[in-house]
Amino acid sequence: MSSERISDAELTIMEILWERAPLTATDVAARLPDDRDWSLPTVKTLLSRLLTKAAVEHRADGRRFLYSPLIDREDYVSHESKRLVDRLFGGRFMPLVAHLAEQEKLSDADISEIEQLLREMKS
Amino acid sequence: MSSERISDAELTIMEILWERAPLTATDVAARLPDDRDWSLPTVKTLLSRLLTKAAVEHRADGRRFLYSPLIDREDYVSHESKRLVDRLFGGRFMPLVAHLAEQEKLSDADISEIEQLLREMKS
DNA sequence: AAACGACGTTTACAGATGTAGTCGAATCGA
DNA sequence: TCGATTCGACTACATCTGTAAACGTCGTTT
Repeated sequence: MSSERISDAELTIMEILWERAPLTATDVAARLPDDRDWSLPTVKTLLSRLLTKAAVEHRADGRRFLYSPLIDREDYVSHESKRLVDRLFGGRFMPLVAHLAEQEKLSDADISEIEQLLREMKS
Repeated sequence: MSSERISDAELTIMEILWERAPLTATDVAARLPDDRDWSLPTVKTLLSRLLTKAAVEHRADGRRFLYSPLIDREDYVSHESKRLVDRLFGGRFMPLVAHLAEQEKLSDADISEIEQLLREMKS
């Protein structure tokens, strides 16, 4: 519910914490993807913004802090998916799926995989 | 390609122009959705920002301008959808479908529809 | 004990965004 | 023709975002 928007840069940090937590700020910086070569101060700024947005929490460990995500990746993904669908597809998910399926060059293997998945989903 | 991001507020304007164009700034303001009750100056600012982003163009009509979209809604939708899939699903279509299916955002009817779509795509 | 290093906090600053006011030119109504 | 209205252009300003430097503190090394 904490519907403060998480920015692109902040999302990079969240992804790291979703993969493994708790981490110190330095640990997070060490795990940045190659295309995000930020300085430690930058990482700290982002972490503190995420704190005020209540997207992460921290717990003291001696003199440093260990950060952990407070929001669930699943929830975030759902929220953002819904946001896109609301903005661009009148709130309906099907058109998004149809659109992507049309755009994407799906291999026959991909298609079979999805069909398999759908078969399992269908109750 | 004009990959300047279109903001939320700007998108509101684009939607109006995608529905009908060309329109004057005043016309656009008159067609704002109820939840976007902006002043005329605001609409004009957004239009001029869209102009510099090359998302719309204008043509003089006497003393006013008639605005028309320069980018296609389809292209924009594709671009944004791809962006979401890249950001949240590692660029892969399958996890998105899986996520939606798990969240039960897709009804059985939707699933059947997707299956149909996939069958048609399989060459 | 002094210097150094690691941390978190505070401050900075440019660009994007949301939202709108002001101003000068042109037009329309009387 | 003269004031009122209409336009676009320019300016404004607070907030958010990306990115980082400066500062103060506390623990560590010599």
